[in-house]
Amino acid sequence: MARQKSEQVRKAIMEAAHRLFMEKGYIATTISSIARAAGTSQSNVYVYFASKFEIAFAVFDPWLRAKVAELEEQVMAQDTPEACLRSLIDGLLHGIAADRSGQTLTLVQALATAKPGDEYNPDLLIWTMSRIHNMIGGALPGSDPAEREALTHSLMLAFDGIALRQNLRRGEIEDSLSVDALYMMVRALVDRRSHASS
Amino acid sequence: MARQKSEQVRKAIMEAAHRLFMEKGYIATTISSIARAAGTSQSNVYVYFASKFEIAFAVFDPWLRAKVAELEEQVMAQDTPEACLRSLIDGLLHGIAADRSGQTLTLVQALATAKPGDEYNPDLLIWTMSRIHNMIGGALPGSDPAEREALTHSLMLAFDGIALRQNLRRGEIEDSLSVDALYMMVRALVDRRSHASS
DNA sequence: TTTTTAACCGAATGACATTCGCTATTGACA
DNA sequence: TGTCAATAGCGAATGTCATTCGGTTAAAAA
Repeated sequence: MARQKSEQVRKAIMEAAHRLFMEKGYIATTISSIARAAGTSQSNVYVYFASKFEIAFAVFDPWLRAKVAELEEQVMAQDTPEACLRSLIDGLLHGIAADRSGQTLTLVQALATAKPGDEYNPDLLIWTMSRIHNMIGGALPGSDPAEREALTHSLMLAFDGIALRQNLRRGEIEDSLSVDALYMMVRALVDRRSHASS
Repeated sequence: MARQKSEQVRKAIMEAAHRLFMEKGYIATTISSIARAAGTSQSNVYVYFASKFEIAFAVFDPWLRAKVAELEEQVMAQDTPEACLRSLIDGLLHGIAADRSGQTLTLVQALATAKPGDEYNPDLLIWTMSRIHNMIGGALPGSDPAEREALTHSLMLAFDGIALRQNLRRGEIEDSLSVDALYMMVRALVDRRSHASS
């Protein structure tokens, strides 16, 4: 019955936002600058997205899914369970949570400043956890499901921790130390299992 | 040579801020409301603190130190190494990182929205890590220093993760699962050590 | 064509943190 | 004990944002 939203404009807004968030972070990026970079007006941005928060989430979602898919390939390419685990932990924490392009940092800022109405779809979180659970299953076939669940939760916790530090404790703690420590503990847990069964 | 800042006013500002941050969080608390509750003017708040960020940090610092000191007593009161570790992990993660009064949440919000000039003194972080390191030493006398270091880092990482979730993933992930998983891994690491040495 | 809906725009609005210009107090010193 | 200089304290700006409003106009349906 009437004029339709242009896929081109939506894409331009998302691309402009993606670039600006990467360069300046979520907070320092203004709707005005996104609009300018996308070649439209400030108010028109609100025709496509309900809020700044929604833009951040729209940009982050496909980025994270692509990163996780990439990680999955990398993990599957390893031959030993140890190499799989190491690759999973490194890729998840160094590669994604601590990612240099600042996407994770942007999401942390967006979530930290979210207003009561700003809610996000938990699908992404659920999907990510199920992928990790799956990768752990692949790395440790025949392992106890409860143990896989525990490992998944520990990795998600570490993911959040590293993500937070990107922002808050810039350079104050060397992430590699924490990642190595976590890997050491995971190995201890896994080794214990194989000892017990042998 | 001139008028002095009143310790009473400083205290009133900090107490008002403490209460409001607890009730509404950092972002929803305005300087104006802090000033009103403290019985002074908005602009006078800036005579005592350089920024909103600085107020949050001034409130958080003594709160965290007290909490950690309390945790130390609790941990020391345990008899077995297992009980010490369990008490340390529970107290640190459930008691402090996920604390109900919202202090940690406030700090996360403050740090996430910090502007370039807003920097905080790393003393608090260093002090906290050294206390944890110490508690681990007490729980596992004779343990490898490198292992203690690794455990300290893992706990700090988990601390950050839980703190983030207070804000970002409200109720989406059950923290207890993550904490239990972490404890399980720590136990595996510790047990491995005692097996190897026996 | 005509009609009608919603994209699109420029100009508000409303919240805030932070700053400014001024007044009043008070601590040091004569 | 009086003088004065620094600064606590205050009310009123400023400037920056996200978000909304009112009007205009392109384009889908009729």
